[in-house]
Amino acid sequence: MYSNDELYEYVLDNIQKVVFPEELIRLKLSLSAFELLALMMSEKYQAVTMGSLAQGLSVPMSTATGIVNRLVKKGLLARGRSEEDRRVVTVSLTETGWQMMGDLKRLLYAKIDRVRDILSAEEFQTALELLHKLILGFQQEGRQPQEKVPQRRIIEIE
Amino acid sequence: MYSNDELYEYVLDNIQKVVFPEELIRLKLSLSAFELLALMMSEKYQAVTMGSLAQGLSVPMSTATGIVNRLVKKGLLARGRSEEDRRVVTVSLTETGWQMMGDLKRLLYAKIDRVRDILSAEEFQTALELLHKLILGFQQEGRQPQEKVPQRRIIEIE
DNA sequence: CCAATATACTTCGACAGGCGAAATATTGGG
DNA sequence: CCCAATATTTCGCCTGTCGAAGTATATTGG
Repeated sequence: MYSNDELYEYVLDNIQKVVFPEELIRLKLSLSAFELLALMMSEKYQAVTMGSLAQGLSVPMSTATGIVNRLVKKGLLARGRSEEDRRVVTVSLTETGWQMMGDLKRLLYAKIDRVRDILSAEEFQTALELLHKLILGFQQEGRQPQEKVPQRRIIEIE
Repeated sequence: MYSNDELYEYVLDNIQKVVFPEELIRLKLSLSAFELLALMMSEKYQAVTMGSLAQGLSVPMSTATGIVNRLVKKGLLARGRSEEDRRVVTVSLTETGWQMMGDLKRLLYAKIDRVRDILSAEEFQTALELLHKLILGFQQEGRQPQEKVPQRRIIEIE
């Protein structure tokens, strides 16, 4: 049985070993976390509107515009107009965008396979079940105070 | 047994539920991730030199200076000079700094207690063991290519 | 013992990214 | 047709990061 203090120390000492590798993946592709998420959403939903993209990333539209601009400049995303409503802009992966997502997924899956190597099949299964239980638990908790909270809290400084 | 594709989908769909709350903690205290880590290091090692702080955060010294400047302005850290070597600057928590770290830890520990509530004692124990096994496994892996890599890779863009 | 070099840190200037407010374009209702 | 509503971009400000040059102190070789 471990105390919270011990857990805190443990995580503090080891967090870099877990988090830093992801950082490296991002840097190798020279993509920010937001850009990565935008690509992932674009892959999942084919044609995403700027609005849902902004909502998915929990950023204001002006920020989403910047993110997409950079990805367009990098040749990974393409803008298009909706036929039904010509105000809405949709973004979708370009050919190179699809390739990059393929590369990225290969990297991620290699990572997952590393986990499969380290843990036994039963341990892997157990880890997933615990993770799932945690996600469900936290999801439950988040329901209550979600009523009228806008997409992001504003905190004033000084 | 889940495929990597299924796992990818699952994480993509649920990542916000896990990551976002931490974001909120940071925003409530109006501290950046780096600032938070700097405070944590200062608490753990009492008097930290700018050099080791920069190394610990994996940022160049000029960035570390900025981080510490902000924390000093916020009244959480204080600068001092080493007696043995008057070039080195040490930072340490102020009284309010200690208080803030206390508050922060209370928040984190409440989070951990939430986890303890969601999982049974045995499940909690199992989760820790699996986490530990993973960290050890990845640590092993990281040994080989670490030889001459400087603290940060430089990637050129375009 | 002291000039040259090394070390620890800060300052400066450039640049990227995030965001609110204003601007632009399109829709839909009266 | 006109006007409010909606979707998005543009603009300007601000924060944060970082390399290079600058400052202060330590160390070392002659």
